[in-house]
Amino acid sequence: MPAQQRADARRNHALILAVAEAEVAAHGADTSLEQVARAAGVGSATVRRHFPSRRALLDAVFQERAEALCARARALADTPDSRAALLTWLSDVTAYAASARGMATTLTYDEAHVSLCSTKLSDAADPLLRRAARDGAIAPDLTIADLLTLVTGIALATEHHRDPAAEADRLLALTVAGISPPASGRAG
Amino acid sequence: MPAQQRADARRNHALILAVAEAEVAAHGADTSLEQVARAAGVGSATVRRHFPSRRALLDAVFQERAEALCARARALADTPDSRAALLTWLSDVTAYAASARGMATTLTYDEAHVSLCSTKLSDAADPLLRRAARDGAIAPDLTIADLLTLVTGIALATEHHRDPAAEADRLLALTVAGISPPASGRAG
DNA sequence: TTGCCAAGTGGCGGGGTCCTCCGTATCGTA
DNA sequence: TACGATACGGAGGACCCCGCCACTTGGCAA
Repeated sequence: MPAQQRADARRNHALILAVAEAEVAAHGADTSLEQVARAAGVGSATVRRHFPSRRALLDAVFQERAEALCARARALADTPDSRAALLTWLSDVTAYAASARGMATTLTYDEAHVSLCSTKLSDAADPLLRRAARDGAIAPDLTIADLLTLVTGIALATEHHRDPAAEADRLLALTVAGISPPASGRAG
Repeated sequence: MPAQQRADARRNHALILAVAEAEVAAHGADTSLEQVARAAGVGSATVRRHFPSRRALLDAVFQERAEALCARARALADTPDSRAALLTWLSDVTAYAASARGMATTLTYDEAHVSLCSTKLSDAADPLLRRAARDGAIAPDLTIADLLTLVTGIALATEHHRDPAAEADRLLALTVAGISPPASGRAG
C-alpha cells in the first residue's frame, strides 16, 4: 500500500489549491466549487474529495497568508515597545482580513470547526500579548481570541464598504482607544 | 386605477412578511425565498415581486425590531446619565443583533443599498450620541455609524459562537473600554 | 349590476450549485 | 506484468434563483 497518498492525488491537491487561490483573488471568496473544478480541469468530485467544504478550501487558501502573519508576529516579538508591537500586528491582521475577501469569514468559524488558520495565528501572537500584559501596557484580561474576534468582526462589517481597508483600520483604532474621551492623553 | 395597491396584494404582503418572520426565527436568515413561498402557500414569483431580494425581505422582517430599538433610544433620551444611556442602548442593539440571526447581516449592507433599518436606527440614536458628546462623556469624534458598524461586526463575528449573546456583550464591553489597562479607573 | 382591464398571481423552464454514487482509469506494489 | 487499492470524473437528483407568460382577480366606470 502507498505510504501516504498517491502521486496524482498530491498533484491534484496542489493544482486545486493554486487554482482556488487565483479564483478567490479574482472573483471573491464566494466562488463556487464547480467553478474551481472547471478552472482546474478536474471533476467537481475531486475538488470536494480534497476539500470537503468550501470553508476547508478557503482555510487552505488563506493558510499561507496566515503563515505570513505568524512570521510577522514572531518578528515583532523583539520590538522594544510591547504595546506598539501588539497594535502593529493587529493592524496587519486587519489589513489582511480587510483586503482578502473571505479571510474574515474563514476566521469567523473557528469556534465550530477548529480552523488551522485561526489556531496558528493565536499561537503565534500569544507571546506578543503576554509580553504586553507583563509590561502592563494592556488590560490584563485580554485574550488573543478576543482580539482576533474583534478584528474579524471589523473586517466583516466593513467588507462592503467603499474602502474596506481604510475603514477597518479606523475602526480598529477606535476599538483600541475605547469610546471614552481622551482624558489621560493615551492614544492608539 | 387603484389608489395604491390592490387589496389582495396588500394581504399577500402582510402574509409573506409574517411567514418570513416565523421562518427566519425558526431556520435562520439564510432561508430560501422558495421556502418562504411554500410556507405561505403562494408562488415564489409572488414573494419575489413583493421583496425583490432576500435582503429586502430581511430588511422588512427586522424593521419592527428596529422600530423597537428606536423607541428604546427615544426613551433613553431622558435618562440622567447620558453616557450610560448610550451604552445601554448599544447593549440592547447588540443583544438584538446577536439573538436575531441575520439582523447583523442586514445592517451590514447599509452602505451599498441604503437600508431602512439602519438609517432609522441611526436617526433615532443620534440624539443619544450628541447628548453624550455634549456632556463630554464620550470621545467627541464618534459617530453613530461607527458604533453601529462595530456592533454589527461583533454580532457577525460571534454569530457562530456557543452563546452569541453573552460573547457579544463581553466584546462590546471590551470595545467600549478599549484595550488599555484601567489606569484611571473608568469602566464600561 | 355588469363589464372591462390593469394589477396581481402562480407555474414552468433554463441555468446554476451542491452533493452523492458508482463505473473506470491509474498508481504502486508484488 | 498483473493485481488491488486508490483516486478520478461524470451522471443524476435535489435545491435554488430568476425571468417569462398565460391566467385570474379586484376595483373602477358605465
